[in-house]
Amino acid sequence: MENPQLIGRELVEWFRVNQRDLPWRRDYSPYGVWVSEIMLQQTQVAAVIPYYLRWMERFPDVASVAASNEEEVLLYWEGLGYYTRARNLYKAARLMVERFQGEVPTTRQQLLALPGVGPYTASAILSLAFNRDVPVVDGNVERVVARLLDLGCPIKSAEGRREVLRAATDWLVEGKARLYNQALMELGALVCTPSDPQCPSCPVVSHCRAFRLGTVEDRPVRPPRPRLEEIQTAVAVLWDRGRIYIQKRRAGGLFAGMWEFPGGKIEDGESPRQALARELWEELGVHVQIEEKIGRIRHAYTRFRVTLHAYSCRLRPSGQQVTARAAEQGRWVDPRDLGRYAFPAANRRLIRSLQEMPGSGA
DNA sequence: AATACGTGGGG
DNA sequence: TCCCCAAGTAT
Repeated sequence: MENPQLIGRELVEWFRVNQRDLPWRRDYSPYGVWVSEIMLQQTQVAAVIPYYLRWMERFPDVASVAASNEEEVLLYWEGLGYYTRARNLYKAARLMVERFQGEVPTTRQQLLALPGVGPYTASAILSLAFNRDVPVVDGNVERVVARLLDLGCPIKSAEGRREVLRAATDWLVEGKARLYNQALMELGALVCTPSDPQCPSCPVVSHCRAFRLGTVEDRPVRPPRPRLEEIQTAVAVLWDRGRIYIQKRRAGGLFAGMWEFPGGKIEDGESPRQALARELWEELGVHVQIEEKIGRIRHAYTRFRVTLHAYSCRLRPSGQQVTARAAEQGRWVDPRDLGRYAFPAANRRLIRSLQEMPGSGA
């Protein structure tokens, strides 16, 4: 490129006109930028918007997060996924209150020391909140650069990373990192999309090597995805005296700290009911009466595709002691209070179907 | 370096 | 239904 900043300037001009009106683009407060960037990790804008609005209403500043607790923070995050982000947000908020008077810190080193803040998010905060001249590299930037330069190497290889960072740095318009970085990402989100890219409306198509060569759909070069492991599980909506038993998952691993219905994996050769009886004996130390099947829910997690077989169960005899052997704690709750606990999405779907069932008591 | 970590939307 | 994937981080 004769003038590397030419691309940057064209992107910035395009962004000024074509940017979406998003809630975190109102004032670029460091707190708002931080929260939105954490929510946007591996998550699409459309999914984030309602969560961001609800979050900012309940937690208007760092101090309000720090004064809350992990349980409530998880509840506000329920349904967004990657729940470590929420637990880290809470930890980082406490850290900011302790060390930075409740302000978002302003140096890369300080930012990287916050749990949940890595290279991308640190750069995003520095540029969007403080307009510091640093480039960002996210999935959008990778894709846009890989196409503009027609990068044939794997995008995650050392060479791929180096080339993307070099281009993003070269094109950066000094003093306009806030606009420039968002322009690159916005272009990736709206025009230079993974599938069906809108090349005719691209402001920099004249610079695009992949467009010229007809390789747009082949860029960037990514490794194939591993297939999801298929599993069957059985879960119990266990009733006693008008209450339902739920348990809180232990720290570490999938859905740490979230609540769920008891149950577990159906092993080879087991029927769902057999598996459920076994799991409840192992997890709760009780025998229960398994009644009717109340739901069959399919759901994909990070590496599993789960079919959840749900059964209404009754503690028999009523009132006997249940011990949470596999969970951090167990609790009998009024079904009307189920909205006060953070559940994984598949469990929440089951709860919703429960509440639509007439005479279910829920 | 490779793997774990969620979810909902679109084709 | 199935497959793809989206503003990454931690270990």
